[in-house]
Amino acid sequence: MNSTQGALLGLLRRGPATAHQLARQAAQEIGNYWSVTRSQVYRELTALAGQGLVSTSGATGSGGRREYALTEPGRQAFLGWLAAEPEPEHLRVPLLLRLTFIDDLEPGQLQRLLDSQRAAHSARLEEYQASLDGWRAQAAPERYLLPLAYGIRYEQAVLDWFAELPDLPGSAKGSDDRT
Amino acid sequence: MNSTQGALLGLLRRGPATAHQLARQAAQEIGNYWSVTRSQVYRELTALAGQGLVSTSGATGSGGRREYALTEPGRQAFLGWLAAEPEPEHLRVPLLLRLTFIDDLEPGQLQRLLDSQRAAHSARLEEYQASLDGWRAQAAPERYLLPLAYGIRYEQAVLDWFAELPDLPGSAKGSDDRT
DNA sequence: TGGAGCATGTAATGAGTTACATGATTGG
DNA sequence: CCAATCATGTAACTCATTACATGCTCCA
Repeated sequence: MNSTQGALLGLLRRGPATAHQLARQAAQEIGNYWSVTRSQVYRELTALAGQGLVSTSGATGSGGRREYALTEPGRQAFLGWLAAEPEPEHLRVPLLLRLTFIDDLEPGQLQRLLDSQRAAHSARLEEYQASLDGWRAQAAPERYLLPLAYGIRYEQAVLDWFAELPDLPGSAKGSDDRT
Repeated sequence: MNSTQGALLGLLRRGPATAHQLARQAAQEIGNYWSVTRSQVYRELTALAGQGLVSTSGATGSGGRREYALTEPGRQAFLGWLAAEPEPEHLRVPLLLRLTFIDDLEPGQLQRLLDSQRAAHSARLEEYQASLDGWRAQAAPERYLLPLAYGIRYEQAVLDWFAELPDLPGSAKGSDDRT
């Protein structure tokens, strides 16, 4: 069982749901560290149903929406997955890939690249921070905020990295290109 | 053109190479933030050759290895890709996915999970740090060390997150489970 | 010479994304 | 009632990983 399936089973512990609902929940609640598309949800639910880990009810025919529920074997499979050693984490950072070839970038291009990415990280940090404040305001237990705290640390670390960039060709300090 | 293709073109700027060599280089030099498997390299090189962005030489028949070289259109495509807006970065953190369901974890399981992941991050940080020191010792320009510095910040941030974990069921401070 | 290890390539499978088609709902 | 929007599902495609098959090299 893959982690996406595990996540779906986990979400189903709260009660039956349709594929669409699960996709939305996943996007909202775990989307920041585990992206799942709607199509994947359909596929994985079908697979899970084939293994008897979820049961399906509802009309298939016309616009009938199917509702899925966790079965007892599904519950056990979920707990097994949860306790299993997690696969290694997966990072892909296009910015760093570009910087690998930094000498092939024009100073202006490099500058734009860095600026846009910094802005993106900055925005995400604020968003996370607001979200955290919101949860704290309603006295959510700290153990539910761990992923959010992780994200905040990450974004802060990246912003620190930006702040400490060495002098690069085209940077504001060095030769800014007023021809 | 996707980023893996871009990366391959970038590597080919240093001179012709075989698929195998490119795969090894990629694993070593960009593997930490852009994973590429050997099979992918074959596929993407075939695609690039089909577009005329790389040229191929060498026997196809018996154990003949093919060598690929960057063409002039390939060089231009590479520069175009390099300056294009990078796609959003992609993170997948199985640990956080597990923690989403923290209430379903036994205290002992939670503890093991956290310990193993912390150890993994700690090891990676040391590895990166050693690598950075190595490069600094041979006076590598700082601009070539940016990805490494990024990785170090990331690992440090994660370790900080571990260090600041709230009291969790089963943690050493709280009720350690001597039945 | 034969087997250990590395190099080279393809095939098969799995995972992820995008595009398409259609049906329900609802507000003007 | 008609247009806009959201819901539902599938299909097609791209990307990623794993498994397989074979060949070369070198040295014991």
